[in-house]
Amino acid sequence: MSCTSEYASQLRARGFRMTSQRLAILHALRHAETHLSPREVYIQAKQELPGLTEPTVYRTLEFLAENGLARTSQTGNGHLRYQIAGNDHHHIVCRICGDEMEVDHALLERLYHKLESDSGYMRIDSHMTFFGVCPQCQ
Amino acid sequence: MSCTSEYASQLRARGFRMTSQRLAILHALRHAETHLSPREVYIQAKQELPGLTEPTVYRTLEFLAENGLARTSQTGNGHLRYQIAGNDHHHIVCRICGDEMEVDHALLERLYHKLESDSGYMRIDSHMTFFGVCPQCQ
DNA sequence: AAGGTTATTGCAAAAACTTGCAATAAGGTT
DNA sequence: AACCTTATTGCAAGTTTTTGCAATAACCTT
Ligand SMILES: [Mn+2]
Ligand SMILES: [Mn+2]
Ligand SMILES: [Zn+2]
Ligand SMILES: [Zn+2]
Repeated sequence: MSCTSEYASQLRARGFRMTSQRLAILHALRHAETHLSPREVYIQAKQELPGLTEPTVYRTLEFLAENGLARTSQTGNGHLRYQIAGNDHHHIVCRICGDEMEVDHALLERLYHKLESDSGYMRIDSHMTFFGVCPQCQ
Repeated sequence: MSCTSEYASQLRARGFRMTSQRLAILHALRHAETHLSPREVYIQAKQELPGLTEPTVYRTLEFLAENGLARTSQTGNGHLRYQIAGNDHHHIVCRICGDEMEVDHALLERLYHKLESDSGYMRIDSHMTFFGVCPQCQ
């Protein structure tokens, strides 16, 4: 839709191609305001592109994450979920009831700088999920 | 081995039971100095207890993590790995070469306090994995 | 607009992980 | 030491995720 050609040229510049599958999956991610599981992405995107298969969804999501168009997040049980890339943020999730809350990146800014200078690692991924116990469940 | 009875009573106190399967799996985790995948745990523990099955390994690892005897960590592709519970620490992993480095919890102490007071969440899990680009790969 | 290169997909099969349920055995009670 | 309760396991079957490879189609070049 909107940023379609933006995405396309971004990929082409790196020697990749824009495909109907990638577009359909990007649409699904853009329309969701939350994180989606690969299965949910598949269901959504298949409506736009009926021939779409699940292996392609898995591979595409991984590809989009590697290339900065999507971000991954971890659920408690270790399953990946995906979200369109946008402003930096993090999550804190209740390990009892699953309640989720967004955490602004500003809160981690200082830590990230310290991490970078201490470890020498750079470009640390800014989409973390912390697990704790929410106020209700305490 | 060493802390066997310690583990046993810890579980019994909560209405759970110590079993040969749980012991074999705890041994496997104790002897490993790194994180293990469920498959690796299965291979190791099966040597000590040949009848062990994979579903039991998955269920047991989840059980041990829930009860504080083991900790989980996420690999880049979202798969869970397990480690015996011990001193608090974190990891930073290179998303290019996979190189890994331990991060002391002291570095995150301040953040954790801020997170707790800002969000109201408590008992935030202290075993995070950050992804970045290591000095070599930059 | 046609042709060529090769990144990407679909298909089929494999591997990893999960679940339901009957059989087993831990560990408390008599 | 025998008995009971029920947490835990193994088995078999399901579901999810990954992989190899031949067919397809994006897009660069002519
Ligand atoms: Mn997010
Ligand atoms: Mn660790
Ligand atoms: Zn909660
Ligand atoms: Zn590296």
